[in-house]
Amino acid sequence: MNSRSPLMRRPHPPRGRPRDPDKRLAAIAAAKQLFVVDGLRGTSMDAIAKLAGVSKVTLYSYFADKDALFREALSQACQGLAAEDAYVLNGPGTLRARLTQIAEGFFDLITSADAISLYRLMAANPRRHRKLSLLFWEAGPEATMQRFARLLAEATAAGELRLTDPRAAAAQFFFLIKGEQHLKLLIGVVDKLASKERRAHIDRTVTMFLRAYGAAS
Amino acid sequence: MNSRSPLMRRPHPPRGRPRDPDKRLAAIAAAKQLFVVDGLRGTSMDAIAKLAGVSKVTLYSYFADKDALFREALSQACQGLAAEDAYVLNGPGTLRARLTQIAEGFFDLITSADAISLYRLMAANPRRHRKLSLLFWEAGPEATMQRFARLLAEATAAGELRLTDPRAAAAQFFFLIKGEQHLKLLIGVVDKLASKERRAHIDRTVTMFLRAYGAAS
DNA sequence: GTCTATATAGCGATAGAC
DNA sequence: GTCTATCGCTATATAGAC
Repeated sequence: MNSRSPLMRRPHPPRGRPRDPDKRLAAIAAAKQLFVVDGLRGTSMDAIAKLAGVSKVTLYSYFADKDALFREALSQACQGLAAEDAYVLNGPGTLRARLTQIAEGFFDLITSADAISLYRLMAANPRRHRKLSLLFWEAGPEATMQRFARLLAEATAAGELRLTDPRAAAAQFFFLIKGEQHLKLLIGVVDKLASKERRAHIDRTVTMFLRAYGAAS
Repeated sequence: MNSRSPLMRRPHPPRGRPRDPDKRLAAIAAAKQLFVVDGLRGTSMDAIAKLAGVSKVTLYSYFADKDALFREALSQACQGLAAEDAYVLNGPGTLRARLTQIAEGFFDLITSADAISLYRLMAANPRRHRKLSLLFWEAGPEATMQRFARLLAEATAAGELRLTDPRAAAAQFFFLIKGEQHLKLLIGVVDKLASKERRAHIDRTVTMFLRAYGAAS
């Protein structure tokens, strides 16, 4: 309340030993690694402290409680998703070739071990913090679909495709690509995919999409 | 070691109070109910015993450990999926109307609270027991797709559809229907769906499917 | 002196096994 | 109901950086 309260003091003049930001990063990295494999309940603060090479007290000096660490680690993992942007937007080659290339990018991204682990975690702790779910949704599937929808709109304007709702068509493409393989990985029916299945699946998807929306239809 | 050991005795003459099979069923029902909501780790044996109205000792007399109970409960829940067979196979009306009806059946089944909970559970404990994953896969998605594939084959034979791989087309239909809404429910971005979205989504799916595979194309 | 980090020890609660 | 293990979290004491 009073203007000279210690609580109101500028935080700038730091006295004492400065914090080591590397420890914070190490803690988050360790947490991310463990949470993603063993889940929230399956990961102990002890294990995180040990893996990060810091003491438990240090952990609690940076994060109020386990949930805060969880939130931070998951938030970073979610934002890491959007960074993956391997697929090319517009290039040479037939429409089919370009769609196939994008499909491959989608597919490999979404069936990666990291992405599967994240999906699992998001599915396992749905109501832990809705904000995290939303963050994941927007940084992952939604961002991917939005970008693809713009491509579809361009291709439509260029007369290569016939569609009225690019966003909906992008979603269809996205979920067709996810399809069977992603679900099997997610629930653990299989551990890894055969490259033959991958090719066949991608080809089938592109073929169906073009049959539905291709201008040559 | 000796042939008259009590352990070698024939199990037939049962002494003591006979087991009550109802308690076993009550335990499984309670476990199913709790596991599906709170997950494996989130459910304690105490809570199961309490809900089932049996003592913990009784629980352990029927199931070697928590995992065995989990396995039994999940196995039952998975088999319960296949029983839901609300959608009609062949009826009157246009092909589009029939596909729409089936799509509605798919959609409502897969977005039901029970199904979502099961999906969550299967995603959260992937390598807990691979047999369970396989059971879920075969009783759920695989069975659904197989049945639908037969319908597609019939429609193709009748000249209503043009497709070469009914199983693949069934999978495409299935995952198109799941789509965005199912994922949002699974990760908790939304709690329930707007009926308007449901209709629009189903219509879009059927429309795309017919554009790709309809004979009138 | 003052703050941060580390190590250790322990509390309170809960859960699985029997 | 008992036993034991573990977990989240805290208290205490000490060392080191400014």
